[in-house]
Amino acid sequence: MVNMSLSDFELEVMQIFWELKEASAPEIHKIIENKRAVKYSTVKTIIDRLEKKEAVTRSRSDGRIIFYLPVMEKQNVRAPLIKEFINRVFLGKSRPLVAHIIEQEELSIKDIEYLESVLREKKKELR
Amino acid sequence: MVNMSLSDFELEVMQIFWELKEASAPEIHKIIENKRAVKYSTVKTIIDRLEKKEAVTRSRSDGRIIFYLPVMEKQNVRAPLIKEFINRVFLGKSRPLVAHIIEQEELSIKDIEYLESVLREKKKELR
DNA sequence: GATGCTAGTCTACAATTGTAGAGAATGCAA
DNA sequence: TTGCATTCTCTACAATTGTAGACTAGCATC
Repeated sequence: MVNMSLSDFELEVMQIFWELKEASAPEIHKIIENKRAVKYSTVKTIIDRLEKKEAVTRSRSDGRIIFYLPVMEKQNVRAPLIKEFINRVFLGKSRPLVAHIIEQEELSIKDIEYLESVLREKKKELR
Repeated sequence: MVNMSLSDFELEVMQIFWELKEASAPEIHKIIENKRAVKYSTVKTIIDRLEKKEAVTRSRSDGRIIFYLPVMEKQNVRAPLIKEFINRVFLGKSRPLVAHIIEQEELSIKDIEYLESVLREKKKELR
């Protein structure tokens, strides 16, 4: 069950788990409700599915409240998503994606200088 | 119907249309079949859905064969997909995505030098 | 102890998506 | 011209996903 893909909503909830480390369904619900209307049971269903997929696990209880911990790691989830995205949207070519982001997305001078240094490192590595 | 999202398969077919400009269902089917087993009717269903979404339009017929042209443009489809992806997977921050790609994905020296120049341009623009 | 709120469990359901079959129609080979 | 293969049209269906209700069960408070 480790190599399971996550839906949009499941990923959204995982992002919160990665941030908080340990969390309960009511906590997650309150956080998401700040952004948009969603019922508790909807959020709990998503957490149940994450549990079935072994993306999170129950860590402890406090009264009735169940706490969960993320099991799937951010990097292990992100990496294949990036790969798929590049394949799907850019036919496997990462260069035009990177170029698009640099040109179109919000980047500060600091971001740019950081990315320049990443490129320099990569170039070094390639020889 | 212009602001319609495309499924994975629909996007895969659009990529072929963007490449070929004009194409028929049998042509598209043959191309995809080279990669994996898929029935003609499956491909035709996807093209029908693209037509309903006004992503492609009928351009002409040759006997029974209908030819289509892409209507949605590559850039107009890609841009929101990138935005969504960054939001969904990187909480809206593009810098870690770009860094990941540079570090983990295949890039040639030429790619790197090109991206360095894109960064230089962006930097100029920012002052 | 009774009561009400809160959290958990279970079930459901419609939209989207990938998949394809049945049957109709049409053009080409023999 | 007649049948065969190809293409089109229409319908269907299961899996996934977002969504949530119904019901149950603890806990805190009176």
